[in-house]
Amino acid sequence: MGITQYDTKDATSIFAYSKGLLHKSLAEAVKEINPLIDVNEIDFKGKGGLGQLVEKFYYGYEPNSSPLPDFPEAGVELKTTPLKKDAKENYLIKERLVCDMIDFCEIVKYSFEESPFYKKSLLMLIIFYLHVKGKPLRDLEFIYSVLWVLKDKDLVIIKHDYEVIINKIKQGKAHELSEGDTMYLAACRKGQKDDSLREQPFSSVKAPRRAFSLKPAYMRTILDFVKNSNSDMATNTDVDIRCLELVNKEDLKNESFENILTDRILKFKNWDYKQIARYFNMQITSQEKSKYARVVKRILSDKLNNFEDAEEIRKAGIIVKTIRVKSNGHIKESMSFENINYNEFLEVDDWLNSRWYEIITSRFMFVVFKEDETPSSEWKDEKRFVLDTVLFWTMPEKDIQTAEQYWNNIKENVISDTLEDSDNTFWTLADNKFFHVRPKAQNMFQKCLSPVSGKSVPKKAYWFNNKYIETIIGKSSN
DNA sequence: GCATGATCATGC
DNA sequence: GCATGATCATGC
Repeated sequence: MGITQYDTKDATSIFAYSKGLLHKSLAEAVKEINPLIDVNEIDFKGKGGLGQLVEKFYYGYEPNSSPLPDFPEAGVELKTTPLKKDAKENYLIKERLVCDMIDFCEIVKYSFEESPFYKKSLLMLIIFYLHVKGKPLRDLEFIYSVLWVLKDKDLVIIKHDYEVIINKIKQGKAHELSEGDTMYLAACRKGQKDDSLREQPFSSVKAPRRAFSLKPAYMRTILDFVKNSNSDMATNTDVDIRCLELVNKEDLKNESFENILTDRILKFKNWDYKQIARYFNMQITSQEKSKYARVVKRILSDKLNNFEDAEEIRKAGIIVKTIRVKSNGHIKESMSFENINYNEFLEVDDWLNSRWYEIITSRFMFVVFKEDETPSSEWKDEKRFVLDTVLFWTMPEKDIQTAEQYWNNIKENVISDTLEDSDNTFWTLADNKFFHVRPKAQNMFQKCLSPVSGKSVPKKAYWFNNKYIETIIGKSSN
């Protein structure tokens, strides 16, 4: 049995009351409070999410859409958010956390601290539940709850993100907003593409509807926190996961995260990888394929063995890639990303919740090395590239439409079970459409399983075409 | 020359 | 044992 009452003025009490939901469905939890209730009543005739059902039937108040938090006296906003399970039964974040709709014309009038987003989202009671396709909301199981405060350094970064978004609207570019513009807080798309166009204040171009959201990567760190803490009292007011940071809070108040990292990299401008490795006493051989990535990650942090563990990289989901440009200006190799998880295509309900969408709307940090043909005895036959530029990038909205077609093509092949080399209609490099699908494994004997037939099929990955990367680099140097 | 399939060294 | 961040090695 959970606690049967709570104090609407006290965040801790509201949080403690949420524990009565865990490992039960809403129907079960409500039945405990009120055995007489007909659980079929726990439903909405029209639209409305699980969060509103919890508010109405478990906490016992009528949901509102006011700019104040759900529990105004305690300053607590109640959020429910879905999890999914992987093949090993681990809980994973299913989607970003949508916090507050953006009204382009109104939002430009508010500073960060005055904004409805800030007032609502500073202190959130986040309740995680397991999503099951087709199951009624009232029957879904609650897994974890956490009282999450946006504080300290996260708040510095989120405030900067907010200002990036507002400034883009002020420049009349609301229609060009992208989740990849920012680090933790993102302007995510909301609603269907065609019927959701909205006015913006400084341009006559109508823009797709967007909402402030916390990125899936950021949510993943909240989930990790909850999993690793005492589940009876998970709140981040006292503990934090800030042991492995790239940049400290004080520096971020004076300079943006991206500028700080760029400065760090450009100290090594015109250095080759051997020089950088020697400077840091790293053992790197020329046959190691990830040697450029390793020296770059070493420059960014001298404390971390595993760069991907860095706090800001995890929370923002930043993708760091190195690029080598030949002396003729061309890029020889295409760029690979992770292996395609074919199972996802049968489960995902919305392309906006797909892994590929998350990848392409990530913030990218490209570190470019250019070929230097100055003769050198140390290099002999090995081509020498020197560190040249740093570029933060995200995919422009017009290319995202192509990325969606690419994703749909992969989906069609998964559903029709044409994943063998001889059968598939995957995009190839020769199609010249920005992206292609290509093998990626330790060797050809490493296979994965078709989710449709269970057959062994080759492991493939998402790839950017080398020519597409040339257009990215080309635009930045103009 | 370059598209495509195949693979490498590392680290956890 | 496998993901990662890539490049290598064919063959047309």
